[in-house]
Amino acid sequence: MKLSELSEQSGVSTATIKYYLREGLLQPGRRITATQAEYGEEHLRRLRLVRALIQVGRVPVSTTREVIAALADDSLDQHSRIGVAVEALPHAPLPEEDDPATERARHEVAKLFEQLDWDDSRGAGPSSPAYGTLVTAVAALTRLGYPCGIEELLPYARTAAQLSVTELDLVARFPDEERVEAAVALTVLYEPVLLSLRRLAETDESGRRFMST
Amino acid sequence: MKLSELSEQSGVSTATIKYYLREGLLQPGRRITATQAEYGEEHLRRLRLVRALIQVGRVPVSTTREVIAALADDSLDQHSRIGVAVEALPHAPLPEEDDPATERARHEVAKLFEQLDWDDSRGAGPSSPAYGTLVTAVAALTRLGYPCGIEELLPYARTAAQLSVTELDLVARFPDEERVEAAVALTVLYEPVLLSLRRLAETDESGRRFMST
DNA sequence: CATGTTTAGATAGTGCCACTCTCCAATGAA
DNA sequence: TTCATTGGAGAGTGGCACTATCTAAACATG
Repeated sequence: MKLSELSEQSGVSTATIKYYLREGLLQPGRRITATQAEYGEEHLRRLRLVRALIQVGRVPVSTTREVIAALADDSLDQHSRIGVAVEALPHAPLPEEDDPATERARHEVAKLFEQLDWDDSRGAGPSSPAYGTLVTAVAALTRLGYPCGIEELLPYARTAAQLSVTELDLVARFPDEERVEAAVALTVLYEPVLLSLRRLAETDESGRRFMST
Repeated sequence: MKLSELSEQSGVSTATIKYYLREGLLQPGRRITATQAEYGEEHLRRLRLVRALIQVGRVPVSTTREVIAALADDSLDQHSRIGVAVEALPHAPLPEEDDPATERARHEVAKLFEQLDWDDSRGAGPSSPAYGTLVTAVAALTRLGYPCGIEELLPYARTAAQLSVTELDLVARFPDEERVEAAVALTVLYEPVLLSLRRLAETDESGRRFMST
């Protein structure tokens, strides 16, 4: 496959593919001559993954490079590669320190994690960037006077735990060498699925309750 | 409160507050003299909401303006104001047409909605931007060969429906005039909560299954 | 084989966005 | 009186994801 054919197959412009090559998101093709290179199915697949992460998952290009690198890092075991890939994903800004709302948020989140038995031993603890995002969001809600103590958070956490079991069952169906990519793709691409279903469910429920007809 | 005091109270720089004023995200303060204006608690509250939407919820400035406008639009009923506000929120690009993966995705999503009894009559149908986001994400997963037919989507949809009931119970606790803001704030700010809990749950579950120690 | 088109790769430029800087005249504080 | 501060307006900045232009080599066609 020539670059222009790769472009046709994927629907991504040649200019953008060249950009991804430059940024290291795609391995260079096998050079045939000084002005031609050969790309294969694995390039097409990688390109589709990259596109999906960037456009659907809103993952920044530089982050995508890190995620892609973690996929192939043989020095890590499966769990660590998944961890590295997922930790690289975008997160909200870190919580503002020296702020009473942040203090309260930290406290509630800590209680939550104790109850769930989540901690850094498996990577799901305060050292994870997702933990910071959670504290930031809870602090923002607190500051605005909306309830989000442990009673409100627990149902969300239990829901998240359920989803994660379902998703990892799905990941486990794949052979070893495809698992890390599957974990990343499902983590990132099920996010918009979950969020849009939630918004649609809320719209429906809000209609049932508050629609005036 | 002077602008500089509003800045101190909120932790937002005066330059940024001025920018938000110019962009219509904040009402101008009451002019005291030619060079001074007085801001009140409601400005502080609004500023905190705007900041949370932009920084924590990643809502673009122009969208935030629309959302803010919908909050105060007396010509709409509660459900419609919530609808306008939520529809303005950011979404993935619309699905690529003339594409087999998109076709399949549309079909699966249509079946799902039939089974859930969701449609445009309450706003949760194909005309909603969230519907397009869902189709785009399902198409991307399909293209990569990951399963996301109705069996996979249904549990997510049921989960989303449960969450929406919980959230609207929470919204219903607020008095009428605060409900639309509550709905918007909870919709947007619980998103990072849900996503970070999901990522943490996945990390934990992945550790339980794949960690090599 | 002559000639016009296409190719891969490098460099520079574009458009958007969320601020941020600089300037100003009017003002308040010492 | 003197001088730092204020609110407002406009231009400028930095980051990001492309996108357009250029060039030398090489393929395609008559």
